[in-house]
Amino acid sequence: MINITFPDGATRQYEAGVTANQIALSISEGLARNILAAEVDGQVIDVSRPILADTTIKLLTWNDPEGKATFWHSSAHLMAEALEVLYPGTKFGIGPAIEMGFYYDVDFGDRQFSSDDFERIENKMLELAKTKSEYVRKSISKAEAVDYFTEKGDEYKLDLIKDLQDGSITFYTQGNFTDLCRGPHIPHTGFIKAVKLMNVAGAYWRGDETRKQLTRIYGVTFSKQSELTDYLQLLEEAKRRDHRKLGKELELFTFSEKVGLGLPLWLPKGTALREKLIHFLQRAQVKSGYEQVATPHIGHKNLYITSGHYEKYGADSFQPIKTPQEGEEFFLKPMNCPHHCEIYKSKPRSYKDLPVRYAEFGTVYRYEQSGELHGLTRVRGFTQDDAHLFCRPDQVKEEFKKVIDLVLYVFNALGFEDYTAQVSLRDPDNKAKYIGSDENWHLAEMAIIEAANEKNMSTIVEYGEAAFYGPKLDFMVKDALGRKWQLGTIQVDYNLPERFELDYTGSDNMKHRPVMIHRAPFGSLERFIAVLIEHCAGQFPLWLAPEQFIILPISDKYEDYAKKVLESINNADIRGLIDSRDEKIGRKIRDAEVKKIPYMLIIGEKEMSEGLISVRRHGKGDIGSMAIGEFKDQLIKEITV
RNA sequence: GCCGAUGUAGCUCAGUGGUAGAGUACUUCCUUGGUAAGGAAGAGGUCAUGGGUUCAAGUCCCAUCAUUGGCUCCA
Repeated sequence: MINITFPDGATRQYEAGVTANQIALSISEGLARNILAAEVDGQVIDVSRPILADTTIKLLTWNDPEGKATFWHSSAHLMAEALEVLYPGTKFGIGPAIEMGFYYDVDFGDRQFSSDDFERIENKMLELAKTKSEYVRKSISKAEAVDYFTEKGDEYKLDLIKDLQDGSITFYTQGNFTDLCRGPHIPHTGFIKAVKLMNVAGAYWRGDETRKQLTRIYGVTFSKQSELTDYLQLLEEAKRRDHRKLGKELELFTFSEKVGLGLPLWLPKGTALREKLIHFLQRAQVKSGYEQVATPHIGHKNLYITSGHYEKYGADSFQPIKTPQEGEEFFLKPMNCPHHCEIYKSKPRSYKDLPVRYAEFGTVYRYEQSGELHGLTRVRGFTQDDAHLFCRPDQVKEEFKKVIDLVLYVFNALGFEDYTAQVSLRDPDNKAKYIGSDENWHLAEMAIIEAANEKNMSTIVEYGEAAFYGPKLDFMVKDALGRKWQLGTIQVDYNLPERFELDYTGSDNMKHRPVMIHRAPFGSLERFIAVLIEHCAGQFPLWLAPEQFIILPISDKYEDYAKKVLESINNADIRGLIDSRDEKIGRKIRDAEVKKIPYMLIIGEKEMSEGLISVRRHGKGDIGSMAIGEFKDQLIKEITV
């Protein structure tokens, strides 16, 4: 008998060789029907694998991420089987599960393939799923594996086998399809009840652009048709919220081929939104002891040679601008920190002066590859809400905490309530690739971890994810649809102070090197606004709405009263307008609703004679009539919340 | 940069090798109205660009450009 321990700490006894499936059955029939895989001692295995010794077990179902991954990985095999039936001679690369579904990289040879073929494949997959073919695992020697795929003529699988150790190789077979695979898999194909192939894309074999490009087919599967329907609805909703679509509809920004790729043009309403965000953050920063600085859009080549950016990212910058006489080279600035370092150097610094905090909404330009550009989230010119903090090593933790406060304040104010923070540390096994002393790294890493802990943040720690110049803390927010976005970042930097030979005079009257902290709560305004648009579906909180209210007169007879109302409400923080068009009130309301203007003020005979306004809230409808002053107080209250 | 898809009116999109279309927005006129689209008329086009096939190309072929889904990269 062996002891099996469950996640809740309970222990049960089973005969050695028991399978996860049998264990599930011993708990309940329902569980046995739904179990997809099992995690045994931290390793995910097939439910049919015998368990020989005492161990901990977690039975995985659709509700576990690992269960989903197993389900989708098995679905990739099912798709491969369907492809082999429909397109004989197809060669297979890799077919993993991904965050939402799976893909398989395949080589169709000379065959043309497009999304028109999806339906055939989906139908074939469902047909094969109905056979409830078991996924059968088989250990196999390297020689046998090589023979199998040599005969099949699949050079990709042979390439994969080359790197595998003899003795560790397994095949999985379902129906007539056998694949090299380490597993695990779901019990049989019958679990797969709903299939949707999503898109097709090119992908280099092993991500290497010198190798052959394969066809990558993305798909997603579910065990219930209704789950697929829900998922497709979510995608529809995401499409509806797409910032590129809303940006056009709400007249926030546009792009022009003539101006250039990836260079957003901010329209008046989008600019209003930008300005409000900038002022909001500036106010918060002034409170936190930041000073605003301003630097030019270009910098001398030598600046970037000093900073090291030229060597590392010169090719990803726009090519240099030359002065006509001297032929000196300038780069459009790809970041603000070198400029800020020079500001730090503009005068001698004492330890008493630190920390120094320089903030700038600096517009930077980076040459992103054309295929990379995407709406506002990937552009070639964008504005960072950048700041650089120069502090003593003993101040790093305290400064870090203050920055965390600022970032969280910003997220909360903008309605991003669900966030996680990733602490990115050095790869402990490869310290050589990082710059800076062990002592400083240790200090900085501990400072970040302690700062995050003291702020009670839920953090994930990733080793080897640090920048070469220092550890960092990245903030990921979840938007209203549950999608994750990386926004703010805080980074500790030992490299630039070194390269720019920054120093300060300590209490010991000796020169010391300051530590630099880079931070950007928004990341970039462009990207942040894109995420914000999608998060709130274009319905901005009142204080950010480009147009906060609109007055809708019943007819032109009330135009004068409308103007009076507008004048008495408008001030520095609240701006509205009048819809004076010769349209009926229903039409004016509809148009204002479509434009997502938060408040509509309807005025006609009744309101004018009583000196009131009828108020309508976007998405809610009529909320009754009130005095102008009362409405104004309500707006101010809503804005300051 | 590479692979796939797409490109028709300001916007959203129909269009079968044979005279360029709709809805909406826009302009003018009528209408003066009560909580999500009042009526009429008008104007608006190098069918992305350049080649080719054809008696004839928005439609078929090739190239280029842009958009888009991916790949690669991301200070």
